[in-house]
Amino acid sequence: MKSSGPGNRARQGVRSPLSRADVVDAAVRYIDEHGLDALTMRALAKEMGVYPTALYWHIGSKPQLVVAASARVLDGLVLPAERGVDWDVWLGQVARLCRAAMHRHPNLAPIMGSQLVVSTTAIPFVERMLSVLERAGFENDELVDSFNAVIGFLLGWVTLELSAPPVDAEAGWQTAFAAELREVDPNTFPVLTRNMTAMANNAFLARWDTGRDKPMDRSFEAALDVLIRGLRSKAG
Amino acid sequence: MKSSGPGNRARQGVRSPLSRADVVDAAVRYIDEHGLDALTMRALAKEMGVYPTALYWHIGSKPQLVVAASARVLDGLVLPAERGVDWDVWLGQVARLCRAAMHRHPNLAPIMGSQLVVSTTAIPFVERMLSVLERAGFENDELVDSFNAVIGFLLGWVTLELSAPPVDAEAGWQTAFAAELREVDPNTFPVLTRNMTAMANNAFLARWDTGRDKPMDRSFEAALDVLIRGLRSKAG
DNA sequence: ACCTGAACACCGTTCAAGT
DNA sequence: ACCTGAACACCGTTCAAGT
Repeated sequence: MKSSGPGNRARQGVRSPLSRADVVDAAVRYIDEHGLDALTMRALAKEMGVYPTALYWHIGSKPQLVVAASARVLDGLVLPAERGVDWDVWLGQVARLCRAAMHRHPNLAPIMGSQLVVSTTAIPFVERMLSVLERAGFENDELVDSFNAVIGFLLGWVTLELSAPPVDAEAGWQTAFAAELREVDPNTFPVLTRNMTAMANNAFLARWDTGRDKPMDRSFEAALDVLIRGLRSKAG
Repeated sequence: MKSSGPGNRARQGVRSPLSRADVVDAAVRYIDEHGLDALTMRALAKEMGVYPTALYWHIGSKPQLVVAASARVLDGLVLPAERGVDWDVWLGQVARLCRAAMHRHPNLAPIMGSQLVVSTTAIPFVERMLSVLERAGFENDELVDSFNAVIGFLLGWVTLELSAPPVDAEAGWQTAFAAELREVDPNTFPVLTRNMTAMANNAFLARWDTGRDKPMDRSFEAALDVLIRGLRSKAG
């Protein structure tokens, strides 16, 4: 499954020219497999059987390659039909689809959550979402605000879920943190102490496993329910 | 205000030893001023009037330094008193405080949103938040879920708000993107077209200015309202 | 304990040159 | 148009040596 030496390209008789899409695709695969920090122009070039500097002709720079790769995550997302389905149901389905797509590329989530994406490929998605929110009863500024509430919640929450420890965290810090949590003073932190088994490794700021390894399914469904209830209350 | 040559330390007669906190503080200031990408062990060392390798004795590695710096953002946040104030009011106040703190360090927001923070300094914050949510009527798993809904919304939404374009984006891409938006087909994208003036540069996926330069105050208040309404509906 | 100074193994990117 | 190959100006980090 892995390429070596001159790379996959050399295997084919004709060495068809690289395209921009080829490079971005390869970058997505490389990041999925080795992580964002491991992505190097030189490493990616080797993987593609090409000189590092050849990539620049297609993608301009490494930051531009990374945002192009992150834009791929929500690309090709096929949204469910709207006809005959209530707006809140549709919203829930789309939210789960987006989250699933992000979970498929967890190493790209930090980019999606922190880089201002500027791609017109998202426009069909925006249109669908707007039309559904309009159907829910929002218009003008309130339409914009509810749109931002949905997108901000969706991308933001899942980005946080998928956040990972720093690359070089020393071995065993998880057990150390777990121990620190367990020894918290019950007098100064009574509520936390009382709910420690429910909280430990299940709540933001009190967990040590990533959402990659330990998906927060139940909490996501609950947060989604909060969002939809809030929208319903505001629209009604 | 800026140091040069041997740095600030040399000015004092005694060259008191560096502390870990000194390095982290300097890193926060450096990132605030020059951006996350500009942070370099070598540059920071020069700023502090010290050899690059001296920093390693205190902070271990650059990733560890960066997460330590990001943890500083919500440190020293003084939460309002709970006594005599309704849970939803308190939640709103805290949310605005957190957002304000993140806006004070926008270059650190991407780290807060995407790095799994593992610091016990957040525990007092967790306790306060839990006790307020308990007062709102949540317990056990539902307490954990509502906590995650709040934190995920708060950190996630603001991280997305503060997201910035890639460092090397070519000049004038904003106007290009604005033009692309304006020329969208009204037949295939009727809702977007109808709401274009309200959406353009105001909605996620359809803006070109960062929340740094163009804070999304109104949308944040609306999203916060959605969150609180949703929690109220679920708790009641 | 804390810092210097040299050294290692990398980076991203530019640019002239090839085809 | 697309890629090679060399070269430049950096990086983070290790480690022996100093005090």
